[in-house]
Amino acid sequence: MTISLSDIAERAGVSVKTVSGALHGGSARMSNQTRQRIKEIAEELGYVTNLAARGMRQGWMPLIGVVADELITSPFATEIIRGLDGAARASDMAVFAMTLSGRRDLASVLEEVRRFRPRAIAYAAMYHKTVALPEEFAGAVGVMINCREANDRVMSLVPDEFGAAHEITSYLIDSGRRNIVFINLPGLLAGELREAGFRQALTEGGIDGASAGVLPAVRRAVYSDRAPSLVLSHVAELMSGPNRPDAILCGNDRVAMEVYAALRRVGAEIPDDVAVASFDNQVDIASRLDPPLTTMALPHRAMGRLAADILLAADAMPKEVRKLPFQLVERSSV
Amino acid sequence: MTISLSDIAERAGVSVKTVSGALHGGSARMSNQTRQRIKEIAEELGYVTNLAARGMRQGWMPLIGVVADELITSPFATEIIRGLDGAARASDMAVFAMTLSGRRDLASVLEEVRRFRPRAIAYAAMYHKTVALPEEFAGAVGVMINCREANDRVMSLVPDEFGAAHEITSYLIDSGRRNIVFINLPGLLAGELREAGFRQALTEGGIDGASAGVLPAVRRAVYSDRAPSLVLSHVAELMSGPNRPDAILCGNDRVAMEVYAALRRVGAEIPDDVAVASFDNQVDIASRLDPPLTTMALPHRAMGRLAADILLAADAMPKEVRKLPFQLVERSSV
DNA sequence: ATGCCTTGGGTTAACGATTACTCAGCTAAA
DNA sequence: TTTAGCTGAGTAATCGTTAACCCAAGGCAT
Repeated sequence: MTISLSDIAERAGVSVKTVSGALHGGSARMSNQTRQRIKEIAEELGYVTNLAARGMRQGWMPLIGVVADELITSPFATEIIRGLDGAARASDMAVFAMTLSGRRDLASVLEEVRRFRPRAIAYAAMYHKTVALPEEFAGAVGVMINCREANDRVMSLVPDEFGAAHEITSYLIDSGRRNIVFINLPGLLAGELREAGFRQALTEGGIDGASAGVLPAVRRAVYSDRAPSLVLSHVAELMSGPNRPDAILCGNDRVAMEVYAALRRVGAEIPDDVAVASFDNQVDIASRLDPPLTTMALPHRAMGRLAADILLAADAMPKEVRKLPFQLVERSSV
Repeated sequence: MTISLSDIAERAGVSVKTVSGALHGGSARMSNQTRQRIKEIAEELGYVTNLAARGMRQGWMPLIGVVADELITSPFATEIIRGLDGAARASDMAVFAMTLSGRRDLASVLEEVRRFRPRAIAYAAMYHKTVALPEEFAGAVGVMINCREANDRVMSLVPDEFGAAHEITSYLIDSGRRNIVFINLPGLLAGELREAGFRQALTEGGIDGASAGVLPAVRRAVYSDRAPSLVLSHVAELMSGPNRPDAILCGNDRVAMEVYAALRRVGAEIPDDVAVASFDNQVDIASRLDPPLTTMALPHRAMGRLAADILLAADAMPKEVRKLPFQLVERSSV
């Protein structure tokens, strides 16, 4: 048996509306004495608000629905959720995630989320990509996180890949490196944008872009953990060639992990012979490599936080694409 | 404007109850023709069930609430959630997680979850531990995941640490290793239980337990990523001593990662000189180390799945402690 | 003294889905 | 032929909360 407002009202000898006003309506007119007494009775009885009832009345539940495009396995996903959650909590909202996995298509997942009548819905991608939301769903989704809506029908929050690559490359140049190789993730939007940032930083640093290489980390078009890795052979070839690099920029920390192993095999020291830098700042990897890895941390948390702020802001939704900066985490691999 | 049953009823020229029966009540008496027509109209109008309304009527929402005891950062947490989610979905339930972080105490988080009127609530711990649930909450929580309720007032699902340590140790022995060192995580329940399993396997394998060592991975009593690591010095000492180990069992994959680095420094080959095995099977680490790491995978997914099954089973809740087996993942470090 | 504003609180009607109850019409058993 | 039983569907109550109104009493300025 759960306690309802009417139980409290009966006990306090007032009407239900008075109880409702005392407990939830911040500015409802009533004496402080009455309010206090009602609060005490509620506490005593162990009253817990019934959000289903309130939600029915208001037409929405205090929820932000998140449709995630793939399995929520990566620590990045949880960072996005945590960012959302922190900001949502300030408005007394909860975050509620659903995954778009396997055979479940967008339409059905979106419906599943909408059944709960969330106040707003975000779409989150596990890696930075372009997503074409079917016309009929564009209106339901308030903000895209870590992805860009193909037709710019929805506000999008994405990491500033170009800026991050530019920054880390400039950092390598500033540390005295001149012969930098970028082992990039092929087939990804992030990779494309980073490559442009990488090249521009080289140009600005007075380094001939043509002498610097960009190599794919894996064989398959779209990066996957299961695709056969090319890292070992790339590194072996580079280090035995006439033009040994003095820095390797990696597509992510996992690639860096392989680069470490490959450099070790050829007897190269990090960072003395070759500096290594990367993207991601994946907790369990970057700080534990030997030496610890200098890497650009993705703004997952910030994207989540900003998404919640945007969704809960009363004003009309903007539709722009907002690029959020990475953060350089300096360790000792450079 | 959202569509309700009455909108459909009006369009179809029937009563609301008929629509309700047609769409949701599987066995409600009505002609297939009527049912079909109503379904078509619902589809056409884009009807989405209002779970807040249904929830109010039924007294509960189709939700399993999860109270997680720490930040949901680790991939393990997501595995538990995925296990829960998969099993819950079969009953048309959704999973809804809340984190017990920082200043938020159990009482307030539990209340926050209960406001949504979930059908059942689980308590999940990030690492295997004993949790004393205050008397007044023991009734609200249906099952403990990855932790054991101190007074056995709640059904608990935990990994079989003893069994796992026993299995991996026996596996090392079977592979011909005789001088095995266990670099364990100090101050943890899991560590204690594993140590017992380790010792028993040694005894059963005819190895004098006293000759085998158990060393702490870090200096602090309770394991933390930020505690100063002792791994490097342990390994250096072991490998330069008179009684070099031929196998090192690690408290987790991150410790194994450090052991790899330490063994590399002293020039020892894995697995030829020293076999390395571990616990966790952390995706990004275990398979990417060089050589790939043989490790015992924790049954997170299985615990989540079983938890959902238990919570949704109609029968009275059992109160036992159920130990779930790890899975040995053979790679090439042994 | 009279009308107006403020204070404190009650009444009542939703919100959307479910369900117990009712009823008409038809079939089939007695 | 009667009646019990079944089918198909309607009526209305209910869940807990909130919000739009309403009302009464007292204070205060005119």
